[in-house]
Amino acid sequence: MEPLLLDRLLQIGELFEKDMSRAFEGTSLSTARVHLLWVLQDAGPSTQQTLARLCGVSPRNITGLVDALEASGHVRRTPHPTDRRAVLVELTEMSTTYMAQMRREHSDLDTELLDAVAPADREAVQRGVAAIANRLGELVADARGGTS
Amino acid sequence: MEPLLLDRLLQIGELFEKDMSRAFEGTSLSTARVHLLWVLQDAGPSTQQTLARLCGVSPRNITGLVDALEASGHVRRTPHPTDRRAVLVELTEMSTTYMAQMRREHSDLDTELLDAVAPADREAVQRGVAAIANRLGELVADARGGTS
DNA sequence: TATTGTTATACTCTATAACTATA
DNA sequence: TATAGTTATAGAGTATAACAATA
Repeated sequence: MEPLLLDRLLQIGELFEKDMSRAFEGTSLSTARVHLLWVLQDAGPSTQQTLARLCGVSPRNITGLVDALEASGHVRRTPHPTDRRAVLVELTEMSTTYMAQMRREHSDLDTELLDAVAPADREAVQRGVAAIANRLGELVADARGGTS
Repeated sequence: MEPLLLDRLLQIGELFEKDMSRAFEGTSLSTARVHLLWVLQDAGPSTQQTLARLCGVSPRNITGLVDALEASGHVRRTPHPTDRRAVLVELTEMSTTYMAQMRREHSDLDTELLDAVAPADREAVQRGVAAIANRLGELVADARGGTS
């Protein structure tokens, strides 16, 4: 019996996690920390409150992640120019380079995965996966809305 | 600019995680614990060593998960019939019922997601996603093999 | 001597609540 | 009074290493 589409998608999620954990082991990085770097690369220098919102975690958690990333030289805390309560977190030069490399690898992986799909199926897969992501997003939002 | 296929797949993984966390909040369950229940449902009564292998975590970790699931009445430890060092972990009746229900919901979700895909694209999506899962599995295995 | 499970210890990610400094 | 960030505390998931009982 064939595995369900859902099982394939769950399997893909697990493989991504495994791949990332493996890639970061032996370094000071982790998926949570790299996620923060990724957000910083998109958003530019940000307050920790902003990062908490963008990452979907508590402000306290951001303190810990930034502490670790600052200790390893990946980010820098600088004073906020107008609000003396706040700090701006920004990527260091090292991290900027590192994240550019990561974006390249990300793009390469996308190409590699698309290459695994039969050429005649590629457009359908892109449409279909986008449709699945949207539907799933609606379901999760509905469940959340219905509960609260 | 359109999101990459890879980004859609990562997004789907995050949505699954969010959905499961939400489903289990307020209960004694978690994704790690339910994963163990799922494995037990497939494998039947098993030693903790076996569960550690099947879940891909350390034996010590299984001790903790089984402790929690035993306390909440989801699993039972019984003596191994021939090896007095080992225990067999098995689902309770409550858990068996619960997991059957979960399997039904799993199947319903599969149907729902497939329904989100245009009928003409469905076969291509099933083939394509399977191909992507396989390719990704190879890549992760290669990386692991190349490292060790 | 090898294996099963547990105790001991530690680290990361996560959360809430109380507190300090500022707005 | 409200906001930004930190300290304090807690819990889950994960790991390795040392140890007991048994094979």
